[in-house]
Amino acid sequence: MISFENFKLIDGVPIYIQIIKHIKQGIVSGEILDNDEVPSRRALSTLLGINPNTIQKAYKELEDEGLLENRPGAKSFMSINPEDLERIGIALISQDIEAFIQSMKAMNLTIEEVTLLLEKKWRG
Amino acid sequence: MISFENFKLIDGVPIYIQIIKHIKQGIVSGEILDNDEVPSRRALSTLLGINPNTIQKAYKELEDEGLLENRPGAKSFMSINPEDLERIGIALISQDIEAFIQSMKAMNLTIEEVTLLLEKKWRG
Amino acid sequence: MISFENFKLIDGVPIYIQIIKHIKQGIVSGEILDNDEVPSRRALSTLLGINPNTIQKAYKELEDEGLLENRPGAKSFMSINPEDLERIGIALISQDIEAFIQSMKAMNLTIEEVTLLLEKKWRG
Amino acid sequence: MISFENFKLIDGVPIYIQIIKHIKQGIVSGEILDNDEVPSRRALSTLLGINPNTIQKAYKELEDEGLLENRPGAKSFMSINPEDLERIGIALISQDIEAFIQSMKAMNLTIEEVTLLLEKKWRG
DNA sequence: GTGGTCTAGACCACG
DNA sequence: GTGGTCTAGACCACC
Repeated sequence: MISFENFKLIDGVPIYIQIIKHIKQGIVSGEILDNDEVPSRRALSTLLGINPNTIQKAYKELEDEGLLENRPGAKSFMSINPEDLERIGIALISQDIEAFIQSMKAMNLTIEEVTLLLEKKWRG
Repeated sequence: MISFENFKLIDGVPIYIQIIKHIKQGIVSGEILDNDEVPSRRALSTLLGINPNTIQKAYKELEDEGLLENRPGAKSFMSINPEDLERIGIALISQDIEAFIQSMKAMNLTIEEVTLLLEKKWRG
Repeated sequence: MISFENFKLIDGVPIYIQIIKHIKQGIVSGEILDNDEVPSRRALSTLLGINPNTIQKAYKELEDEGLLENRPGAKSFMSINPEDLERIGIALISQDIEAFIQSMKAMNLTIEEVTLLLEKKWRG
Repeated sequence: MISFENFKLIDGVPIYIQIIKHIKQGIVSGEILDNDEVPSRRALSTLLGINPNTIQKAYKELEDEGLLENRPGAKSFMSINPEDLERIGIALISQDIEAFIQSMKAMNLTIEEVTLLLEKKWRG
C-alpha cells in the first residue's frame, strides 16, 4: 500500500498537484509498484485531513495519464509500464534540479557552496 | 534598474509569488541595491506579458514587508536594510534546499547521486 | 433571506459600496435580522448582473466589520448585535441627510421648498 | 467669479465629478451667471489642493456639454442658456431627492420622521 | 508617464 | 453547491 508518511502539505501549491507528485515520486523511488492498491478516497482524505473531492481530483488526473485504473469492487490500482517509470523519473528529477539550480544561481551561489549546504542539510 | 532577463514563469505557482522571489533573489545576490529603481507596473507587465495588476500585487507585498517604496504618481524604489539582506538570504536558501532535499529523498536518491546530477546540470 | 428587490445600481458609486449600504439599510429597517441567511456570491451576482467578486468584496468588508460571518464551503449568515444596529442607523441617516442638505443649500433652496418637494415626491 | 467656499470633497466619488456638480449647483442657485469667468486651472487646483489635470478633466466635460467656453487669452467663461438652466436644475434636484427618498424609505423611515430630522439638521 | 482601486472571470478547496 | 484567491482590464488621481 502506498505510504503517505513523509507527506507534508506545502502552502501555495494546489493540494491535488502535491498528491500527484507524491505518488509519482513513490513510483520513481520503487516504493510503488505496478498493480499496487491505491488507498480509497475516503481513507486517504481522513488520513491527510483534506477533502475527498481533492483526492478524487488527483486520482482522476492520474487515471487520465494512464497510471491508475479503476476495477470492479470500487478499488483502484496502479498501472505502471516500464516506459512510464523512466519518463516520469526523468521528468520529475530534471524538473526539480533545474528549478533548484536556477534559484541558487539567481542568488549568485557557487556549485561548491550549494553542495556544501546540501550535504549539511541532507543529514540534519 | 532591476533586471528580469533570466526570469521565466513557472506554471502552477502564483505569478506574483514568483516576482517577489525573483526580486528577493536579486537582493540576496547583490544585483539589486538599496534605492534602486523598480520597473513600473506597465513596463514590467508588458515585458513579462502579464497583467499590471499582478505586478501591483507583488510590489504591494514587498512594500508591506518594507523592501520597496511606492509613491503615487512617481516611480518606485527599493528600500533595503543590511539586516533585511541576511534574513532574506537565509530564508530563501533554506526554503529551497529543504524542499529540494525532501523531493530527492522521496525518490530514494542518495546524496551522492544528487550531487553528481547537480554538478552535471550546473554547467550545461 | 435578504431581499434585493428594490435595489437599483447607481452609476458613479462603487458597486460594492452600494451593496454594503443596501444591507446596512436592511439592518436598520429591521428587514434583516441576526442569523439571517445571506444570498450566495453566485446567486446575488447573477441576480444583479455583476461579477461574483464584487459581491465577495462587499461581504468581506461586512465581515471585517463583524456584521457577517463567512465559512468556506458553507453558507454565510448575518451577525448583528443590538449595539451595531443603533450605531449603523445613526451613521447612515446622518450621512445621507448631511449630504442632501449640503446639496440643497448649494442650490440656494430653502427648507420650505425642500420639504415641499420632498413631500410631493415621497408619494408618487 | 465662481466661489468654492463651501466645497468639501467627499470620499469615494471621483473628484472631477464633484467639481462638475458644484459648478452646476452654482448655475442652478443663480450664483453663477452666463459669461462669468471661470477660475484658471492652476488657480483652482492650488485653491482646492488637487491636481490641475483633475480640474482640466472637469472643465473638459463641461465644455463638451456646452456650458463652458474657451476664449482667446486662455481664459474660460460660462455659457449658459435659459434652457440649460432649467434642464440642469430639474436634473440635479430630482436626482438628489429621489436618491434621498429611496435611502430613507429603505430604512423604513416615515416622511414625518425625515422632515423632522431634516429641519433639525438644516439649522444645526 | 506613475501608482491605487474597482470590476470581471477562472480556478481551487471545501461541505 | 459554498467561499477564497489569482489573474486580467479599465478608470482615477497624480507627477
